[in-house]
Amino acid sequence: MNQAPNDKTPDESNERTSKHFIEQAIDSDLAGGRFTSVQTRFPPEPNGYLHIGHAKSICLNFGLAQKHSGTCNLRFDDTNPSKEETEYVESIMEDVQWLGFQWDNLHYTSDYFDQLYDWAERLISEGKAYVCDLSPEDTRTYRGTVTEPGVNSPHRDRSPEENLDLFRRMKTGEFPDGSRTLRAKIDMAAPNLNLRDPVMYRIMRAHHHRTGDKWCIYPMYDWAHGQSDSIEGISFSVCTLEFEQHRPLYDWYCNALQIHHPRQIEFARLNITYTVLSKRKLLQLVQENHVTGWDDPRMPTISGLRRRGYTPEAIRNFATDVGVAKFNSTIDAVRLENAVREHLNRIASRRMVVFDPIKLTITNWPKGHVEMMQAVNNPEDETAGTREVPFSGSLLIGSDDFREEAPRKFFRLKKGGAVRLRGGYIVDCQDVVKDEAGNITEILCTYDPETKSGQDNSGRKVKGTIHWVSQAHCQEIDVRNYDRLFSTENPDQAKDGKSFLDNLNPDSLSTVSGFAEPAISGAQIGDRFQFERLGYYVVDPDTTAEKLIFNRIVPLRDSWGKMVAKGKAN
RNA sequence: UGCCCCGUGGUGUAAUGGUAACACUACUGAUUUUGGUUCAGUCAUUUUAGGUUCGAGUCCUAACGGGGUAACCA
Repeated sequence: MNQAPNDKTPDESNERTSKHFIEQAIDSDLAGGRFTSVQTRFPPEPNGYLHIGHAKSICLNFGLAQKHSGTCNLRFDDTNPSKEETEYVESIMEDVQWLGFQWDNLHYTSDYFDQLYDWAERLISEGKAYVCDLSPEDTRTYRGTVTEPGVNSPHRDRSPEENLDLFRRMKTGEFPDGSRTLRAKIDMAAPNLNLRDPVMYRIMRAHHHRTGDKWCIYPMYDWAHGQSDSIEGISFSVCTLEFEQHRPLYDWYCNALQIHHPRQIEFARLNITYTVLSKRKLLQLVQENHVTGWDDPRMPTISGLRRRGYTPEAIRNFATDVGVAKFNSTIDAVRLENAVREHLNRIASRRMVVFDPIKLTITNWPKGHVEMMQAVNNPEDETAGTREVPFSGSLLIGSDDFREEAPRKFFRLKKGGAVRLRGGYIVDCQDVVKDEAGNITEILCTYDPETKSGQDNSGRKVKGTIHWVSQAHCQEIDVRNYDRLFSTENPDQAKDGKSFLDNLNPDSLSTVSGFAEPAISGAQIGDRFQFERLGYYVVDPDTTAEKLIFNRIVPLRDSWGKMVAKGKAN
């Protein structure tokens, strides 16, 4: 398993000490000699964009191979040309690499169509498969129900010779779409419906994104997947829980063919509160324009998270953090947010940006004087260095940070109070200026020259520190504040007559102007910052030479906001 | 309704017959030139009932609860 050159390997410190059930199964198979090495694969169908749930599977499969010095392939499970497109193939490759993984081999199930066909003829010759003329509806009826056994197809006992002839003619296009199938001859009375003579091939004239019009018969998932695993020498075929009852069929095909027999192991797929992780629903959100596209920063897709500003490392940490088990669980959305906060706190450079500004004038500041302050880029990382921030007599602060009258627990600026301007001086508020309507238009302060940041020997202590920008030096930016796409914990849980779309959060996006310190200029698309005391933000690709556009990745934890919300801020 | 899988704090994940642990959340408190970060503390008789055993979260049986499954989708 190789590493993509553009990214680091998953953080070793994040590794769990105990082994989950798949690692335990691998250990025992290795010890017992069933396998001698670990080969895995990530097998997406190219019919949609990858999402955070796939990220869990990617981290699992590549991680398992990595841990055991094995290999992990990327294989596109492209057996249904009616749904699959090259656009999806490309996005999937990009997303896997962006997450920090590089596959050992790139394969397509369609590469194995010839081999699959040959194997099918072999099963026919051995009397283990037959051509069935039942219509799709009749096939369903004959299968029986969950409580009653099925009925044998009237074509079940055709001779191998006749089946071979029919199957070859299916291949050459002699029969119309849907008129015949090739089925495995197993047991129409099996309690597991997957074993009631499952369809192996259907006739379908559709243009395939790779094989073009070469084929008019296409293999079904069960017939293609395990055989592809086998061809690639996969040892552990890891998949999600809904394939559990397919395992007997997976095993049946490998046994019937007497080929290399991988072990299929199922785990629970990822669910997260306040989001949907179904390809169908994500597609619907895109097609019906509830979002701007697959990479809308509110989408749980890899491309959406990337544009939102999430880092590959944060996603990987999240994926290992949630664990692997067979229990159907739902992870709190806050854990994903915590993962990105944790990483960005370590790596994001700090900047000061003011929203909803109010003017603060320092009355005792020398007129026209500008002083360059040295501000620390990242208190968590000394190597991040410092930057210069201009301080002047005309500043802007957030109106949230000022109150004419305020409760005791309000640590910010109030009339008659003092506050530290981060990286600058302590200021005392003397007065406010109001317009005719009584709105505060300007805050009048004096600064204390003895309290310069970094060289304050005054001994003065103030409870609060707020951020600011110099009015004459700041730069206006656009900021897109994203919130959760859905307003309910489980969007799928909709009242009768309603759908998950009714649970969309109408306030998931709001755009505001911000006033940033000059050091923000030159920020490149994809650069991430912490706007001090507010949150983490990333430069969006919509940015132009004239204006920087930022996406809010995630806000900082806000214990003051929490107190206010609970009415404890007195 | 048949079959299969799964039930451990608010949410997840451990404990592999021998003291229920860790993370996140929540709540306390400390530190702090970000109400961020960091640090400390508090929060469970393992769904229920039987059984096996010196001893059961773990093994057996049943009930209850949750999920999957009846496509010529994957």
